[in-house]
Amino acid sequence: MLSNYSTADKVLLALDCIIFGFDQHQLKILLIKRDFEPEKGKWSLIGGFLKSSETLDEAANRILQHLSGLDDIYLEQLYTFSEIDRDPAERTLSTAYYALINSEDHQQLADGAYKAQWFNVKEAPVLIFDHAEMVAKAILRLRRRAITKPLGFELLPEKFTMLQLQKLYEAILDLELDKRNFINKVNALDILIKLDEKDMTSSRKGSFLYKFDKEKYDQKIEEGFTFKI
Amino acid sequence: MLSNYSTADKVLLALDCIIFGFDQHQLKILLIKRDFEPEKGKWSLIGGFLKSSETLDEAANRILQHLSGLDDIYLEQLYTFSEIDRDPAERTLSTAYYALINSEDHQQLADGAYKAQWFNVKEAPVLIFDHAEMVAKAILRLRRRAITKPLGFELLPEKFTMLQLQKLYEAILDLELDKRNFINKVNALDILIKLDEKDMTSSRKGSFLYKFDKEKYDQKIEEGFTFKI
DNA sequence: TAATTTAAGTGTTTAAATTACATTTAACAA
DNA sequence: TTGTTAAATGTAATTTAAACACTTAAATTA
Repeated sequence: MLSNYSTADKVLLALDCIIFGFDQHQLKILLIKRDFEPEKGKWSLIGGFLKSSETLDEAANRILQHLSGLDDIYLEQLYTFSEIDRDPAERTLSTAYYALINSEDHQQLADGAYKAQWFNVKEAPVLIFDHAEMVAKAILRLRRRAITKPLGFELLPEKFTMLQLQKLYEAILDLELDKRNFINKVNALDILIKLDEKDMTSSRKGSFLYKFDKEKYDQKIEEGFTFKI
Repeated sequence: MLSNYSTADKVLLALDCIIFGFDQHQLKILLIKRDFEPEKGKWSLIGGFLKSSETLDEAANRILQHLSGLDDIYLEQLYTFSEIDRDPAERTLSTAYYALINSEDHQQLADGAYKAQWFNVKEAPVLIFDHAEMVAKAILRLRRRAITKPLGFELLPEKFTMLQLQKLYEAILDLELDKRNFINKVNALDILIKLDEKDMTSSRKGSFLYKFDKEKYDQKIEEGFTFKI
């Protein structure tokens, strides 16, 4: 290691967010039309530059907050992209984060500071720079995480039906699941609260609503429980 | 996103490497005594600053190359650390990489450009800055990766015995494995070449040496094979 | 050269987890 | 009251993982 801090190069560090949402059947990402050069008018992830007074986590939260007014969003650092010419305007690195947005907050986001639009992950438009690579990596990461952490719940409203939960996992994992096996598995985890309420919009019989029991989950984790779906 | 590149802050970006090795029974990491301020004389990961003319992968390779003369080392980006005061000298971010070093190259490394020393991961000394956190994260990542990618082989000499392979996995996963079950599992993967040669140093009978069959592995991956140990 | 020593090499049985699969029930509508 | 629709439910079969102990090869020594 060279000992000299003062001779080391400084670089521009951007931060881009892959914002996931879920809308009944499909996993979505939120994109904006870039409103400045280069690549003005093209679809892009939501992003910004890191300030030297903040951490990356803080920058990610700031950017999401500015976009949406939303606090307390699930965020996870993904990877730092550093190809020399990834941004044609100037040498810029970018640390990608992914965020999981509760369906109830979708509208708030699309109406926020940017003309943002939700796209099915499978039907996303061409993106600027290396943003497509970021999205691909985020999907893989989400897929892996969702199996061993109850991340999914971040993407659902507070109250949800079993079928919604199943459809969500099917969308994340991009496969079909057997209804009975799925319910048996979820029930075996014993981290849901079954409410007395029913969602009557989908059928005559109505389907029971559930809530994620965070306290119970956290306690189980303490006791060495390993979530696995 | 603010449209103005020119008003954005630039930052110092360091790169630190968690270098893993394996020595018969224990998973090791390579550390150096830092030879400049701050924290001069304390144990540290091997690192350096990113140059604006190179990618992070290139910087990681350069730093390892300078340290060891070794090329073609397994490297993977881990995480970018950005706590404000992580380096007391100056606001510095650091992207951590981890590397897997073949036992045959161990000596070359310790004799290289630095007074480097191998430590059992369980008996590592106090490290500067947030390096302990980096190491902890690297171990978790390695553990997860080793289960679904044949990374382990990067840590072994070209020819190895089944027992060495088992001990390696035991060291990475930090648990004991059953000899017969392990061998059955590895044989079922069908990605090793059994040589006619024996290692006679460990017993009278001698134990057969094996090589990892990269071609076969790559071909199986193409065909949708999923490695799982 | 026969007997001893030492680690290597080898299969089977049991338990657990996963997968496949079809009928009944609740609520409303006709 | 009957029909319709999606919700709710359990078991058997298969696959995978875990537990477990004796035989063999080669060098050493008596």
